[in-house]
Amino acid sequence: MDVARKDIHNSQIPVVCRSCEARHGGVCGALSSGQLIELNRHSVRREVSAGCEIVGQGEAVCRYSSVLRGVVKLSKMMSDGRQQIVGLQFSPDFLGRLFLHESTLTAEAATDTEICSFPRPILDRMIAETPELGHRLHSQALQELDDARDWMLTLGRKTAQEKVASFLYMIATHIDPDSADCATFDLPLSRADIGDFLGLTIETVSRQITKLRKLGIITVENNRHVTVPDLDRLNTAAGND
Amino acid sequence: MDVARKDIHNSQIPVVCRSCEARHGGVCGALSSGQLIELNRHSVRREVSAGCEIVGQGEAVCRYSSVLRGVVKLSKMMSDGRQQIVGLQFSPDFLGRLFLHESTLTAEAATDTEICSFPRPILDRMIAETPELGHRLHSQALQELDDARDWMLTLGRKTAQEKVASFLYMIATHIDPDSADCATFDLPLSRADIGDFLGLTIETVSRQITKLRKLGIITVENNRHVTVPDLDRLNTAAGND
DNA sequence: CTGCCACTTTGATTTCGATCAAGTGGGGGA
DNA sequence: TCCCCCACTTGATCGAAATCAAAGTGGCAG
Repeated sequence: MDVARKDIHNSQIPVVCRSCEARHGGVCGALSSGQLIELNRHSVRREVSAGCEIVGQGEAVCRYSSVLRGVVKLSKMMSDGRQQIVGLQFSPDFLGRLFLHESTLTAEAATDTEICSFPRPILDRMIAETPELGHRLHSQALQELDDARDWMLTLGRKTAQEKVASFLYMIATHIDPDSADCATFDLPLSRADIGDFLGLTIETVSRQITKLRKLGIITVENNRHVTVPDLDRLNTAAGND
Repeated sequence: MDVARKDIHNSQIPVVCRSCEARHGGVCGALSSGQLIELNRHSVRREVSAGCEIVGQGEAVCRYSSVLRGVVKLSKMMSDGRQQIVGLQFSPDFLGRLFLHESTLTAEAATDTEICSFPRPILDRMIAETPELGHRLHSQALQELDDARDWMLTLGRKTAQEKVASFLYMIATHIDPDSADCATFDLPLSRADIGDFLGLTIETVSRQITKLRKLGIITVENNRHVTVPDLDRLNTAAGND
């Protein structure tokens, strides 16, 4: 496919992108069809199974990605092994750190995921060419900043019970965004990961989930499948009135 | 001063801006002299004394600002009064939330401060016209996101001792950036504020400062003035090797 | 079916930081 | 000058979550 052909087909979009969930909310939604074709020529779609690292803390990053399916956890680790999950990325979030060549954190698939990755320089150039693209990434960064700061309130000031309820509420509203008052979903994180997200131990997480179950705020099947009959009640348990 | 005169004086910059500390690192550094003149025509420089609110959580924000002097604390509050400081802004940081009309947090002067504020629509327009300006704000947002995530590790996984040491180390490196291995500075925050930043009570903060003093890692005069003879040692106490 | 392994739950005890309660000291106003 | 107020420190006790320990679960390879 040479340049002439590409131009003729400008109004087309690559076949793999047509049904891609990331194309609307994600970065690709800000690209022209020509840019989409070019980016697609260099992009790699791949499955990453749960537990596999996507980029490591301190590593040089030469590719950006979009999350297409599944949940990616972003974490920081201290030298003695203490770990903190600092963010979760869902489809169609952008994965990468503009303006910096070293990753400041580890990105790891929390569930089986699918990502679409592309070389840094190509996207960097497109950002320079396309204000709408820079704007979208800027906007996502600010949203992530708001989320991080909300989470700081949870980490610093909430009780274990409120932390676990906050976590479940956050997952419920992200995984199952339609349902207004009740929700049902599979937890994307193990108890250990939930502990690392909330700054708690695995035992405390387990005990608090049991308490919320006994209070009738949630029901749990097979350890991972959670039903929330009343989201407002869960949100109250999370300390958010 | 009409448009013709402004253009003639393009190579000039407004008098008040000439010695302004925010003009180089801050947003104004990305503006042409014409833009600087225009922005200056609508901007207000003002003193805000310690403890005064600049914007409130949930408030509509019609002006952005630059911090010229002093320290501004960003905080979130729960309905029952529990509070968490989620960030500190130093000169020449930008203060405001692009793309959103409600402030998601409270900004309050921690020390006596000076800020330069200007109407939202004017800066929004300049951002659209000047890629370099958008780039700078994007870059600051990503830096704040990195800082917030570092702080999440501190909040979630460090002990009280490490938290207080981390706080002192952060302040030392921000206030007194030159000195490589030792530092001396006034704490910009009260014990209560430090507690709200670290997710601790005022008593615990006080006890940990006393311990660090007894270990010889810091010396304190008049409760506020701190000297750190060996920054590396403080950083080790903060859990960062 | 059996046994193993990873994950989770539950229970007993300890510990760190919160809470409750004085006490100190410096600066400003009457 | 005195005294009051406020920010901070220090001490005693309490309690929530960590730690230590053991006992389920459930999936899966053999």
